[in-house]
Amino acid sequence: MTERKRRKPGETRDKLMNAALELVGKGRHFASLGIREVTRQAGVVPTSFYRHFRNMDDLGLQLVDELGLVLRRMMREARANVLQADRLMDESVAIFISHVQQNRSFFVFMAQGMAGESRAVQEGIRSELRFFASELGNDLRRLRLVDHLNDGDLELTCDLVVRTVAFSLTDLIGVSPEDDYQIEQIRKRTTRFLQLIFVGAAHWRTGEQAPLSS
Amino acid sequence: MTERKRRKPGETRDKLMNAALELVGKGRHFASLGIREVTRQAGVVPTSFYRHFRNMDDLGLQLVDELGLVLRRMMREARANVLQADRLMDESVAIFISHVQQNRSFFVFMAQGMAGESRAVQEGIRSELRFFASELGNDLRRLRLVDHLNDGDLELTCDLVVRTVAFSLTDLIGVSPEDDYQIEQIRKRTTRFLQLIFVGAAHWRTGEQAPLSS
DNA sequence: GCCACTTGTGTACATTCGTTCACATAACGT
DNA sequence: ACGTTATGTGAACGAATGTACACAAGTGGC
Repeated sequence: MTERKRRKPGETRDKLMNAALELVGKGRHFASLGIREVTRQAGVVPTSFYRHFRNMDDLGLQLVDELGLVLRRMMREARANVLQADRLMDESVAIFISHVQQNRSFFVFMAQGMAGESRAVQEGIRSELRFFASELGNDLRRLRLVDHLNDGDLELTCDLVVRTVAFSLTDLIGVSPEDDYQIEQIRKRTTRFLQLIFVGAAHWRTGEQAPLSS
Repeated sequence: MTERKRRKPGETRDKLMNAALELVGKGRHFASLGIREVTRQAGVVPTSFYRHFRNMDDLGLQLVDELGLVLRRMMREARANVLQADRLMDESVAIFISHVQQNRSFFVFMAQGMAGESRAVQEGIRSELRFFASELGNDLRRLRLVDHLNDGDLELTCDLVVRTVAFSLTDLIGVSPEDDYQIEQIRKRTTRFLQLIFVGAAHWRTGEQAPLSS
């Protein structure tokens, strides 16, 4: 075999992964899914599962890989759309929320996996978040927005930003995808969180901070 | 019945809830636990389960209630030990981590439940976090540490603090409870997160923030 | 054209599951 | 003391589960 070998456009492997995502999107937790359940949702006989995955954890790991692609797409779009720095946070949060809406099941899976059953999936997602924070740091450096921060403090700030956005996932998956009002509230709140963090970063000086003294 | 009626010191109800927690602490995800599995772990016959819970979701809800007690104990200890304001964040994070170590399963359950299967459990945990943030706001007001913030901005800050600490749960449950070095790293990092947030709060002015301008 | 291999299917089996029912026993109100 | 209620037990069921094996069908290389 040389390269692509997908014999049919609708591969069973993709059908199974999509089936798992659909179930997760319908409110089920990934850890509670069974092999038979997934194959049933995919319209495939249970035995086919083993042609592509060793067990459900394996499927979860491959879902994490696809999740990585989704996140990279989102990052690319963010970089393309954030032209002027003064709208950086507004735009970024909006793009994030838009992608969550568009790929809801993927992000629900991500939120579940962070405290999930499989240690490997956990580590995979955390690795994606680390990568995201690292790229964010590069971008901020390139835009010359954080010249007063050393590398360690920049990394700290970006990590906190990524965590804050990731946590807002738990808000987003708690409201109906059509509840535009609630989603707008979450968007505004998340943006304000980031503003608060960046105000902190702007006044941050390496070394001991005089705590709580304004 | 008037008040206490526990016929035996080891009630079956507690045995079941503890059994579920033990399984969660052993790495299992709550959403994947079955009734038989829990009763087996508790050393009880499966039928006994229905004497106390209607289903697993019900047990989860009652676990959330107990989790509330754990959190309130932690809050009380924090209030008692944080005497001088200059060590506020250090002490609070240390107390948090100590309680997580002490009640590991409970907090793993909490981390799982945030993106869990049962909407009711999700809402219960979020409600606990809201309460926690609200109490934190009261304390900061009482200590006169945030006089320059209006109520809305104080609430915003406290929410972000609680989220940040809650997110560090996913770090804590990812390392072995005996890995003191890693835990110390998490403690220091979480503390620095909070310092960053409070530096932001100290320089926060209501209304539009000039983003990223130092 | 043929052979090796990947992929999908059907059947099958032992386990486990959730849930029900009838029955025992201990606790409490009165 | 007695009856009512709460709590625990055992056996049993139908259904669902994970996994194995044998077989069909399509594919690529030669």
